[in-house]
Amino acid sequence: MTKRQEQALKTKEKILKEAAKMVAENGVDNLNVDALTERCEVAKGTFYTYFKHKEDIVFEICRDLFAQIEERMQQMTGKNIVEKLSYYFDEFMKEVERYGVNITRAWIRGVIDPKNAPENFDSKKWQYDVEMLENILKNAVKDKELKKNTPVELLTHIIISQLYGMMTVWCMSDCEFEPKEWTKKFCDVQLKAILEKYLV
Amino acid sequence: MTKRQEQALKTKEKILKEAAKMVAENGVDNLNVDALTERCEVAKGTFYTYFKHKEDIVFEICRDLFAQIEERMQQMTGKNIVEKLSYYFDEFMKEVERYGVNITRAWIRGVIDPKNAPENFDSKKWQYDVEMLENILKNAVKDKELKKNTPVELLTHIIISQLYGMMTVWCMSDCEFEPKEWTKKFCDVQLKAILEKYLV
Amino acid sequence: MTKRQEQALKTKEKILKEAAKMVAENGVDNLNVDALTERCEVAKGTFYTYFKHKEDIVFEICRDLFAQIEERMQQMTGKNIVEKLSYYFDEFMKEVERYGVNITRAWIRGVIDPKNAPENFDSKKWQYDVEMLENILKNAVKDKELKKNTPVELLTHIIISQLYGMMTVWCMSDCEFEPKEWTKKFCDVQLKAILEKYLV
Amino acid sequence: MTKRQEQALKTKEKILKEAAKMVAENGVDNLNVDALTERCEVAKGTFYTYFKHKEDIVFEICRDLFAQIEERMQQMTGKNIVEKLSYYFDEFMKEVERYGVNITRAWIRGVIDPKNAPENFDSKKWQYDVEMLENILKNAVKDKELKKNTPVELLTHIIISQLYGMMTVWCMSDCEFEPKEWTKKFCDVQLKAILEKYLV
DNA sequence: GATGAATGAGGATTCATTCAT
DNA sequence: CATGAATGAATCCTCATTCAT
Repeated sequence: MTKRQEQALKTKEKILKEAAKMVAENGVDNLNVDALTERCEVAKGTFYTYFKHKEDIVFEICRDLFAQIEERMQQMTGKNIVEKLSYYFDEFMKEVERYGVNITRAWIRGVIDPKNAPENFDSKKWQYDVEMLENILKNAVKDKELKKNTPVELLTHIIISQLYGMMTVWCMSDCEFEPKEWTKKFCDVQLKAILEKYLV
Repeated sequence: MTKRQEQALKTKEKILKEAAKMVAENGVDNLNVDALTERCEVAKGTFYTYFKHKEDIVFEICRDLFAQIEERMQQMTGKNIVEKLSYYFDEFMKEVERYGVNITRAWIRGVIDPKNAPENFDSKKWQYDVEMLENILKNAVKDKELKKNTPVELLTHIIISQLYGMMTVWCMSDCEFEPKEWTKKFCDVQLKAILEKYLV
Repeated sequence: MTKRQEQALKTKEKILKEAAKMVAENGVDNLNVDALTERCEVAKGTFYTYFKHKEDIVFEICRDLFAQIEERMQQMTGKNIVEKLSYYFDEFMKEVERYGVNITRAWIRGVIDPKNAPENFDSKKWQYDVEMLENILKNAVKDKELKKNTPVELLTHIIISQLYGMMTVWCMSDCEFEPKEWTKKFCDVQLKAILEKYLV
Repeated sequence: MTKRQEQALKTKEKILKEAAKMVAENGVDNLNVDALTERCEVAKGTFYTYFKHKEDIVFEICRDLFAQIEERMQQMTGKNIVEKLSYYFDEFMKEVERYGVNITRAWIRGVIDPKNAPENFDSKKWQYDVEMLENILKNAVKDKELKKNTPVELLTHIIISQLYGMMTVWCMSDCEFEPKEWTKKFCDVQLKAILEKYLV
């Protein structure tokens, strides 16, 4: 990577980071290119060297956010499936909390409406999470932690809707409760109940 | 009611109905006063005779939707708590499905962000549902269906987040699954598991 | 017409007139909505109550210009065909000169590229003139001024291309010559030559 | 010529050729440096190594087009003036047709507005053609084909406006007629009529 | 000569909302 | 109550051009 390319990457990251900050502060509806570029101390046009549409940056912010979750999931070896899922929930909500309600709101809004997705966001966004979870469960079946007849798809959707339900309610309640605490309760009470009959 | 008042009521309902139709067709983002009033064959100003802010109408649409659920809940006497909640879920999702994804999307978006609420929408919107559920559970305690030590608030939130999770995921997946079918599975599997230990 | 409608019409005409003036002064490329509305002392948005796109106003300006020519043509009774056409040319160029090169440039530019036409400009613009000329010639045939076998379409196109050629060259030369003087020469020399063999 | 210079020439020609293609395909309005350089697989900056302003390339394209006409005119020896002019018209329109409407539109647009000319395009563009025609006529006078009192300038302008009129109408009609066929009719009917009285 | 990141002037357009009639 | 002309804040986005590497 040449120095110029490095500089360019830095610029993009600066914009991305500042945008995330702004969304976190005031919500997506108040993110505007003018203010953003001004805060980044770059020209307005610079934004468009990196993002084709304003929308795109919101997606990248959210994708960044959830990409980090994915990364952490790699380090889940040596845990059983319930622990893994609990860990998944926990990390998910930790990250969500770290980024704040406004970004979570943006994420939900984006994810709710597939038609809003920018062109380069090829797959349906929600499948992003679905696939990850599905893989965790599939591997558990392969590793003989879960019975062969486990309805993987069904469970995936049940769990996903719990996860998104918590996020949605968290936003609705304007952070009235502690996500992590809730997650724990959810996992303790429900996860077991759901998985119990499929455990080997 | 004078004739004038009658006419006025008719006008308001026409606007409300047409707005609901438009949101259902194209989503909230594409609802605008110009097109709405044109379709209603009234002047643009007329809209503002009935709604102080454009936002208000979206809320009324959604409120209408969920008001109907509340109505039906009155007829739940003679059922036990699990049946009641199952019935609640079922009716809820039926109504949701009837109105369509776009209105559900509007609802989630509205509900997610308390700051978007119009002034005259005094309470936090999400408490709307919370309260109803809480009442169902409280009554169950009062009626000695549930133990006295039942953590009503906790259960309410768990159930609510399930409900919203399903709605959210339904929107995310662009109606890829049948809400009512899912509801049934949720109720059968989870609701029982959650409530079991509190049943008298 | 109510007073409000009258006022509205006045506003539109004011915008139209001022726009024509601005185009005349600085050319189409320098017509911008901001400056226009400021000069009209109306809000920027007012422009868009009357014109859906900026382009549209240019067309209206040009259409207005040539509509006036059409009007005058009504008063050509009692002249023979050569006189009529000479009169047509003459009036055409007079009007063109009156409006100035810049508007003529706008007209040619607009007319040259059918794809640029705004939606509400239904027919191909150039047919506007073609039809008028065609009618003049057809009537001359009907009135037995011209022979029955006169190739009306052919002549129409020859004459039209002369007319537009003069306009084009006038713009090219940046008004180096007198349109009316040229018109006269064209008519005297060519028109007769062209029509001669078809005269009854 | 060093290898570097050779390479440079190749690059310039590639840009020029691709630009011509792009104008022909989508019109001048859709020619932009970004897309052009991308198609040429060179950096955006490279464009500016060869062209000071974007406009310049359009002029070069058009100049190229008409330069070829000039070349062919050299081979007109041994023809009389009417034949020469007919040949000129014919070749002109052939070339025009070969390049297509969009480039012709670009040419007219460019030529119509002298203020648009790039700085290094010193003379008024339309004089380009004027001079060539004028020379043909002057030579005819010198060669005693035309009378001494022939109003060369006048005739030049008449002929030029015919030529441009045909081009303009061709663009207006979106290629509805065959340029060459028309040219023939024009020449047969009008050219003779115009020149007749000046022939020796 | 070639590169491509950065620039920033420039302009169009939308639409909720008001208010005089 | 109904009207609809007028408002103007709010922003996005394009793209020719420069210049340090």
